[in-house]
Amino acid sequence: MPYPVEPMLAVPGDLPVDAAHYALEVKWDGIRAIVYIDDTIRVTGRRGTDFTPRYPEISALRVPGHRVILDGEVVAFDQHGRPSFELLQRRMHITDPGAHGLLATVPVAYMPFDLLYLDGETLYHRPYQARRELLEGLAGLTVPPNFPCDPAVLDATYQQGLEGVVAKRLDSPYRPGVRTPWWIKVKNLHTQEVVIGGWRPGKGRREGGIGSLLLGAYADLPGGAAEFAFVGHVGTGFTDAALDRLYQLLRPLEVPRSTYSRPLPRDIARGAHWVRPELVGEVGFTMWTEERRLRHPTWRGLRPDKIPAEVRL
DNA sequence: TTCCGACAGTGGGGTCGCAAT
DNA sequence: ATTGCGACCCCACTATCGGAA
Repeated sequence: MPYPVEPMLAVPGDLPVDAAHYALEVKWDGIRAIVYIDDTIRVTGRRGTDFTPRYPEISALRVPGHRVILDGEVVAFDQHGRPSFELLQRRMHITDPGAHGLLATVPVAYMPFDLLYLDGETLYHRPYQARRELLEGLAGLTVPPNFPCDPAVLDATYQQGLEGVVAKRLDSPYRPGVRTPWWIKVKNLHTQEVVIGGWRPGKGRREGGIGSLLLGAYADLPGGAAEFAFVGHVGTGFTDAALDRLYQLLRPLEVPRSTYSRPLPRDIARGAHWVRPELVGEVGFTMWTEERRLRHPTWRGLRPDKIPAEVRL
C-alpha cells in the first residue's frame, strides 16, 4: 500500500463544454485528506503530514473485509448544514482534540470522493468512473454523490451557499501530487462594490508602494443611519501598472485619521495610510466570514460610475 | 520566434503555539 | 499578561523564465 499519497489537484476554470465526458462533484470547503485503511487507519494531509491523531472521527471508519486508500475532504458543518472552513480552523492545529473538548463542539465528517487502492491493487490507472463505481460499492462508507455535468447543478450549489463544484473527466486516471486539467474546480464567485478607505504599504517588489487596499461599505444601522464598515483588504488582482495608478489617485486623498465608523483591529491599523472614502471599486470574493470580511478577495477595478454613499452591503 | 505552463512572490481570512517584550 | 510572529490551513493572482511548439 503506497504511503503517503499526495492528492491530485484541480485547475481553476469554467464548466467544460464537452459535458458528456465529465461528472460534477460538490466542492467541499474543508481540508484535503488521504485515508489508509488496512489493519490500522492512518490519515495524511496534502503534503503527507500525519493527521491521524487530529481527526479521531476518521479513525472510526470501517470498510469490512477490504484494504483501501480513500481520497476525500475533512469537513465541519455549521448549524445550517453547510460546510464551514471557519469552524474547521478551530480543529486543524489541535493534535489532541479530545483533551480540548472539541470532539463534541466541533465534530468533523469525512467525505470520501475517490478510491486509490483496493485489496492489493493501486487504482491510479483506472478511469475515474471505474474508481467511483468501486468506491460506491464499498459497504460502510457514506459517499457523497456526483452529478451530470449540467449548469443547473452549479446553480444549485450557488443557491445553497456552497463553494462550487469540481468537474472530473470520466475517463481520466489519478495522478498523485499533480495539478491536471482533468479536474476543473468551478467556484461560485460573488462581487461587491467597495469604497477604498486606506491602504497598507507593500513589501519586496511592492516596497515603496501599495501592498493592499483597505475596503469599506456602508451598512444600515437600526434607526435608519448607516456606518462606514470595514470589510477587509485586498492585495491581489491588480497589475503593477494598476497599483501605480491607484497610488497616484490615493495620495491626494490622504488624511491623518481613519474614516471608518469603528476602530480597526490594531494589527491592521498599524502602518496603514488613510484616505477620504471617495474612490469606489469592485472586488470578487468567495464568501463573507463571521467577522463580515471578504474571503479570498480579488481586485476587479475602479468603478468611477459609482457614488461612495451608494456602496452598501 | 512565439507561446504556454510551472514556479516564485505578493497579497488575503483565520487559528493556534511560542518566544519576545 | 500582552504582543508579535511564523506555521498551518484555505486561497487568488501577476510576473518571470525556460522549454515546448
